[in-house]
Amino acid sequence: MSYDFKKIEKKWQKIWDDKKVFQAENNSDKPKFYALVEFPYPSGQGLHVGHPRPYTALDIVARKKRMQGYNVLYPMGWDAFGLPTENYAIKTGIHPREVTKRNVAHFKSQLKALGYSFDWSREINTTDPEYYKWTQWIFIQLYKHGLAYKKEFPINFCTNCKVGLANEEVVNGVCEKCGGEVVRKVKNQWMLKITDYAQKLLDDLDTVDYIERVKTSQKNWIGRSEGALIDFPITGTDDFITVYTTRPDTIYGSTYMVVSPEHPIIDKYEHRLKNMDEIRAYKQEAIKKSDFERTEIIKEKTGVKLEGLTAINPISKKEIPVYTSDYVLMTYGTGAIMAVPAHDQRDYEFAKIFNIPIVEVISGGNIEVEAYTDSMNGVAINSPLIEGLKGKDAINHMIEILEERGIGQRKVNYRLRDWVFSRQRYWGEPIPMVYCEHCGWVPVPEEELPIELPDVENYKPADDGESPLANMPQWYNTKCPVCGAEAKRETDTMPQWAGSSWYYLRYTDPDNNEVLAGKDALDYWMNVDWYNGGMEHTTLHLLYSRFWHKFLYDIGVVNTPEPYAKRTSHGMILGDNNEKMSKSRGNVVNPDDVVDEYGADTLRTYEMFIGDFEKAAPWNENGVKGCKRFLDRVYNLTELVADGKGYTPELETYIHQTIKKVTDDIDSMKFNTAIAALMKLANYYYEAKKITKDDIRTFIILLNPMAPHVTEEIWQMMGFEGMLNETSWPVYDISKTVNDTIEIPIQINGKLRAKIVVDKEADADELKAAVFANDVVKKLTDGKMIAKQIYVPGRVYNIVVK
RNA sequence: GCGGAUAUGGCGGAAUUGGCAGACGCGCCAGAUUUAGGAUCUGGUACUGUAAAGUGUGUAGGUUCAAAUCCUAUUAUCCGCACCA
Repeated sequence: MSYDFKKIEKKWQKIWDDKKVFQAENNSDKPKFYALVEFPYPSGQGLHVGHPRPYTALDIVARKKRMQGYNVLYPMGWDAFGLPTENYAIKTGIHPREVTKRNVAHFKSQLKALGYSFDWSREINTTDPEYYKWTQWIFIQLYKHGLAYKKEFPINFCTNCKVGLANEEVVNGVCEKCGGEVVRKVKNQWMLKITDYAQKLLDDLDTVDYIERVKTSQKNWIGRSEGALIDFPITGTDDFITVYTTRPDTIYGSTYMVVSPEHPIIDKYEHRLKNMDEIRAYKQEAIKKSDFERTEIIKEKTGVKLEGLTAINPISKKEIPVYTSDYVLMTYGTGAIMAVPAHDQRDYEFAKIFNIPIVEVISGGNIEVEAYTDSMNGVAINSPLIEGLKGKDAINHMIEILEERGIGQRKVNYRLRDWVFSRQRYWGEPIPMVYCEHCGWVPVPEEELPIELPDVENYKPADDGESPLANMPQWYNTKCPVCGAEAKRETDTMPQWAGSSWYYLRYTDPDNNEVLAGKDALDYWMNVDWYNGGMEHTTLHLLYSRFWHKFLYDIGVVNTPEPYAKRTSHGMILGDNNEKMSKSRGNVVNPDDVVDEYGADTLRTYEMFIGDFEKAAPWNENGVKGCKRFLDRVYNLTELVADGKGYTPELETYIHQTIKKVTDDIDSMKFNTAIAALMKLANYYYEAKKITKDDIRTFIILLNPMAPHVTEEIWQMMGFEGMLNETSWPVYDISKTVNDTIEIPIQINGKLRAKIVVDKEADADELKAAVFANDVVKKLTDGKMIAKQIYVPGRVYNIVVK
């Protein structure tokens, strides 16, 4: 018989709501537990079948923790600023605020239908002025501490969205959001100095419990490298070109230099350059290309020699030519390199094309064929000052020499660049700054926050790429907060990353009007104990929010140096054809349909049972049916309930094992095997054709975090006291997880040949006797020499015969 | 190119971390029930073989009493970064 999930699920959702059973207390004697999932962007499409996977996972954790006596905060909100809403507004003329309101209402009803134990009294929305007031406040603090600045910056500009993009938002040379062509354009942009925090962001990864691949991607993004700055004198001047290198030990092999096409040295020595036309043409060509195009053409190196300009290798004292080439980027290091063709593959290719001498200075490779780039094993040759030294010794020794002679210094570099924080868009937080002719950039006084978004006629950015706000003099004209003169507001808005960089703080105290969150609330709740989110956010969102948190820590707003104690990541749910779900592939599953046909408990259970939580897994309708069948079987267990205790010792062991298994598996995110263990136990009861009242009680508590509605219903049917979600999580007795007898497999020469059952207390002699009493063992060892016997207690008995 | 991950039945996936490979679910086969379909229940199901037995965790070697698990080489797929000096 199938249970009536439609009735049951609605019923319990209402009871939980009415009784506010999942509200977290800001004052409690219980230990706290803060579980967090990434809040969704409320898109017009509604909930995707991928959303419930992480939400259910941490809902399971949260529900179990509550039953284990924790005061649990499991909040939800809306990351609602963003382009799709704005684009929709452009298309339809409906105000983004209105669109957001509708989408949020839709999302919320969908989430409620899944029975999550969110504390809805703490719901937040990044587009709410009471919320973004504090986003703006943080920006002002950043500005006051010198971490926000405006700068002419060549940015990636999407020709379709007409908006500047962060490097991170350009994917494969096109706009991540719309796929439009991206070109480089110089604009005056607000920047955040995340690079000041590069080392801290790197170091403190050692203090947090993030899954390894997340840590790795954070490290790669920060991209620390150690090396040296070296000055190469320009022939016939007192001037020099400074390069950055990680391999100062190869300096004797530097037979030419390359500067980026944007390097200022070109304009500076324009008068000396004999082929300026050629250089200028090359430069034009390079600047026009986006970063992607420049880096995509890996096939052949191009470049132009700076005729009339040479440099002196400061160690070998040789005069060397200088080239410009787009394989050197202005945005990394100094925008100039000392090229060592023998030991860098890019330089090698370039040197081959331009017929530049290749001088081997590290032995061990074959430079006739390719550059030898191993920095650890080769020995320095043709390098009088460091001859014979190896690896780090050679590098350090050379840096010491450079420093002694005043021509270079040790230097750490990071790939991380400052965060382009401006967007020329409407649907974002206005940047709370005012420009005054006399005072320059001045932050809005804090008591005037929030600076609210005005209503505009048209959401479309101007063709010159300025924000729609730039068409609103009545909004941007204001008085300078310092001198009172006529002044203009900043019309750029913040990127979508802003609101999500601190939202987890607001949940601790969502209604506070005085501060972004009260000190007591922060002291009590921080850090987030467990944060789960998608792999796509493990570099940017995570890095940005750690940066903001560290800044807030430094100015005394929060009391912990890191926001998230633990970070995990879930795999994607793919279509049934094993491809990413998308409309164009026609493999999209709508969670509403699943809830409607099978119920929320089934959807939750299925998404947890689908496979390894961290890996992608394809949707399978039959798998959903299997989970529905399981829940029906659980419901129908009520018909097998018999009175009395009547545990067999075997069954008692089984139950304790299952409690242990489910408890441990939830903590380690192995939800699939936790459910498998419960399925197995249910099968066992069906085989026995009976279940005691105590057993069914334990069973439904264990299943409750995954399938909260049907278990709550069974609880009530069975007449157990109170509500299931308010009862205690079962505790296992470790001594009862072991059977009285154990089965030992016997291997002969490593092959399984027999199994024997012995008492768990049996000593070595008893065991040995039992092993050799076995017929198969007798047969196979009779008349043979026993060379060795290995007994792994409780595991295996292996006999080696000859 | 660099970095990371993965590879196990027809499918999704288990395997106490070196100790019985294939738990659990799907699918499939057979039986029961049903007017039939569906649903449900019971049993079976890695491969070869009637069987005895043998083979088997991408491929090839190795270490070990014992390898999906460790080592070496190699292939494929996916993801991230991508001329980072």
